[in-house]
Amino acid sequence: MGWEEIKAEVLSRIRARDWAPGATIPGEEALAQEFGVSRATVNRALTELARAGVLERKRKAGTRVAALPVRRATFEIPVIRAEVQGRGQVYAVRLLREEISRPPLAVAAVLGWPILGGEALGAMLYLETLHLADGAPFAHEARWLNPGLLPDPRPDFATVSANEWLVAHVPFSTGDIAFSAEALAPETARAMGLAPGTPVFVTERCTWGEAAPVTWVRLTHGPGYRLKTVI
Amino acid sequence: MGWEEIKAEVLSRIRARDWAPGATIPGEEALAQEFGVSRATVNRALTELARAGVLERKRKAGTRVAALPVRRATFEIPVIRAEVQGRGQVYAVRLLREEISRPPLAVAAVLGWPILGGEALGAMLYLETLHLADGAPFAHEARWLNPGLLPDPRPDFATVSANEWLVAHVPFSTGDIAFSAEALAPETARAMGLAPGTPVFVTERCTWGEAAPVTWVRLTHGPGYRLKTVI
DNA sequence: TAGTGGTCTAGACCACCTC
DNA sequence: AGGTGGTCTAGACCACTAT
Repeated sequence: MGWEEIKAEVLSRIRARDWAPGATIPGEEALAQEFGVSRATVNRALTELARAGVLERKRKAGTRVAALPVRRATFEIPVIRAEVQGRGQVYAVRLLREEISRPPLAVAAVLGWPILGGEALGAMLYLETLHLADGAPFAHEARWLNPGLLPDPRPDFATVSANEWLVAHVPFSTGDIAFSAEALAPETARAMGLAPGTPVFVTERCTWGEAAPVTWVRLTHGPGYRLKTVI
Repeated sequence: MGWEEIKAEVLSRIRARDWAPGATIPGEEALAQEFGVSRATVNRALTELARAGVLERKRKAGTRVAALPVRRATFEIPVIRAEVQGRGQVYAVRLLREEISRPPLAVAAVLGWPILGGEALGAMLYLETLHLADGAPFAHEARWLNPGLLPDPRPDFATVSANEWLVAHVPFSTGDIAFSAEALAPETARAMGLAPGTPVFVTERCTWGEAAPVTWVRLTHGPGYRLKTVI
């Protein structure tokens, strides 16, 4: 019995309602004896199931089957170029705008950028980019970037997208991400060559490096875009 | 040094570009010696980072820093009642429609429901539900359900939402999920009391139990809905 | 305070893959 | 063919927390 078999067996018992939602299952020691493996192996299996939201574990209280199984799913956040090329399409970027200015208050606030008297205290780099797949607009990107992270002179974002420059040079930052459906704003509509008001899938991401804010980015995906994953 | 400290140290070296994207890092044995821990501890840390997409590991080839760091994020799929109550609102369900009929071909196909001559071979249970938060429409649910999984007589879905009955009685199924932005269809608009064409956030989910298909469900969320998570 | 899960060790064998 | 990560063991100590 490997840990994956044990995981499968535990899942099977839950599905068979041998162990009902909310019920406490036997301790690691007991299961190790029953399955004839070491406690570490049982622990590996149960830890995995707890991470998936199937079990809830607490010291001393034991392990119980989650009563309201809030399922967790994982999705990937690809670099846009890789996403387009993964569909077998030709990728291109077009830089629409690049300027240094003060970020809107909303952006400064979520990034933790200094604010004084209702206004952002310093300037950031604003980039507006259109990502193309086979020449057609694939996504529109509006980005505020901490200029302190950039080398001098700064990279040529007309040839390397900020997206890609960042993952290569400010890797593995933390952050949060939100998805929503919105009506396409007139300006973005013009840039994408679509009708204003078209329903679009929007991704907003906010990232921080080890100490400083890195970037705020808003991606507007073309119509028909679907974010898929496996549960 | 615990495995979390080692994980942090490895991440830190990657951020400092001691180990650049695409480069191979030292083997587990070497790191274990350097940090003065056992190989199992190093393994735990590196396995974790590989799962997060930061490292790529292959036997014999070694461990390398991901060149194009496709980040992974996890989100939760809550039971709607819990989601509404979590916002401090009062939850209610209204069953709009309940009937036994043949599912559309598209639904049968993705579920793996038997099809003969361009038509689904058996009937499923169709449920249409409106979820309310503080009396206002929160989400519209259209669901096809495998009737073979239900007890006889079947549960009263006017009082217990199918959503919740399923997680309690057909737990921990596998499946896939997709998100998109769409224009609100006229029928759904009427049910939700919204204008047709409004951009809405749509979730489509398809789930299977151990052997049989369980359910196909399409959730239309009200305007302003955001799906958030942490990277 | 006692019982449970969380982590660590030192060693071992194995599966896989690149060389 | 040999080196690497993947897994397992038997034992140990620790951290947390329910009682």
